[in-house]
Amino acid sequence: MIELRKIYDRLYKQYGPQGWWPAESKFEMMIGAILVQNTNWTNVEKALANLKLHLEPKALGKLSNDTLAKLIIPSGYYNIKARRIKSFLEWFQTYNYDIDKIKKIDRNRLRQELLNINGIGPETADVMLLYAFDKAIFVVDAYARRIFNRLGYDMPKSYDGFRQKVELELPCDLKLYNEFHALIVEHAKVQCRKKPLCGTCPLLDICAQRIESSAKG
DNA sequence: CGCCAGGGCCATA
DNA sequence: TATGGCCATGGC
Repeated sequence: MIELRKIYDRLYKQYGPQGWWPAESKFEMMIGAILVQNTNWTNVEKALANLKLHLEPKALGKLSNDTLAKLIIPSGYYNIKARRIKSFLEWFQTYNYDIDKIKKIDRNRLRQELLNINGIGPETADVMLLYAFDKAIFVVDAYARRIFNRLGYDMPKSYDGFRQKVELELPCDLKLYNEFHALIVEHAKVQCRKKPLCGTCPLLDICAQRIESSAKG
């Protein structure tokens, strides 16, 4: 049993509504999701700025892999990511770049389609499902793993195991999952990386409570 | 100078 | 199924 609701409420009270994903369009969101793989967001912003004039499916598709790669250099792994973007575009094109049409697909089936695209793994698929296709899903990123493990929960190591354990205890609410992931990322930005919990951590009382209850039991 | 950031693929055992 | 190497930039 994870006190997910409490964790969410603490983060929400501390940081307020995040209104994610930071992008001006769903398409930009999805490109950003690929660019941010294992990369600092500020680097992604530089790459997106370079893509400014090409930030629509057809325009991006016209660029050669090499040209695209050069534009996204600041995001790192630029050769790989250029290929991944092209792979994604190829899939997107089969739906005529129609987001609303894709939204009609069942969540798990759409997830599997995204996972079949080379370069899109579980986390990238899930942020796209959540922030572009309005599917309620919990995104398991490095920050989520760190937070839950630091609070002392015994979480599954596998991506889907972790995700399903969380989803089992939360209502299927799009807005909730949308804010939750954003809040976890926001929290990670300000919290101390090396210490488990700092003095001003909004999750401090939850941690203390868990220590107390485990001492009793 | 080294470490890390909102991963994922592939080869290997 | 589970590690390990690889991809690469910019900030600190």
